[in-house]
Amino acid sequence: MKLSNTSQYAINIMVAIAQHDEAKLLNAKSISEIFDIPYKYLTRIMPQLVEAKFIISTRGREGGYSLAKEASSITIVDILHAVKESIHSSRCILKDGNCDENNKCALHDSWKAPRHSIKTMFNQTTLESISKKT
Amino acid sequence: MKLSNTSQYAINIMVAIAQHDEAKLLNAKSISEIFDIPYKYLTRIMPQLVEAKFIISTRGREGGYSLAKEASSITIVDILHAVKESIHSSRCILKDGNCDENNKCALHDSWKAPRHSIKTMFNQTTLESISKKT
DNA sequence: TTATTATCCTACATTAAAGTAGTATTTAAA
DNA sequence: TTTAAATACTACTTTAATGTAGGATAATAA
Repeated sequence: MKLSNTSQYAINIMVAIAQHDEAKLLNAKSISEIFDIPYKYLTRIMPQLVEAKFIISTRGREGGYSLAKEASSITIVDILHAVKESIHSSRCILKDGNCDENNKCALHDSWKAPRHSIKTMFNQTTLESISKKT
Repeated sequence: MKLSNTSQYAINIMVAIAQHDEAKLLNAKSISEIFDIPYKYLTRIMPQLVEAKFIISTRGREGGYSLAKEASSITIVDILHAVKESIHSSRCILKDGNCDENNKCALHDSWKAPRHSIKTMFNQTTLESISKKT
């Protein structure tokens, strides 16, 4: 019951960029050091976030990353999709997907409430809300 | 966001044994066929459920498995522990465990409600409740 | 005794996620 | 125009979970 390392990295990366001084770019090396994410692994996650249009990359000297749009317009589920985490929000916790009202898995009914809670949180939580510094 | 195959197998196995006619034993081969669980893999999960004292194994001809105690006294979380699924129910969804009120991960507050919902379900759902045939 | 069934042990194979490495490409400062 | 800083691309390695295989041992009904 956890998110993949990649998904966890992606969320932390987005938060770091959102919190970073807008006037400057945040580069991969810094992000790698802040969260102790292997640098080479990080540089394979970054293009996925660029591709998803959450961030803009600037190459070359003084380059780095900045948000491509308002933090309030990016949700957790958006980030998870960008790194292809399979949320299975509509699926059940047992079996692999072929579980419906007519053919219920053992936990079908029990899982409804937790699933809804998770889904709601991922859908409604924005990058802005988790990036606010206290 | 899913349970390991092993955990899913374990839950299904327990349900099958709970639903089975008490007068007869249910053997490993049958369980393997019902759920399409690889037989050799299954025979490595069964001793864990015996060890946890959820089921009793009977060797020899006509042997098999039966419940060792009331289905109402076995919860989902018990089963997950028996197969060593790490629930992390007290832990957060980001980072690995070292997240507390003083040192919050980005999703610390957001994850509280879903975590509670999951934990409650796992703790309160009994084998009896998910084994009832309609 | 024989057949059946579980248990136990060891070793190996497969798969997907995670991590590592080298190099190419881009860009702007110097 | 050179060079350093940075991202992007491709291939390989490692790791843990899962699955496969074979056989040895124990228990029990018939």
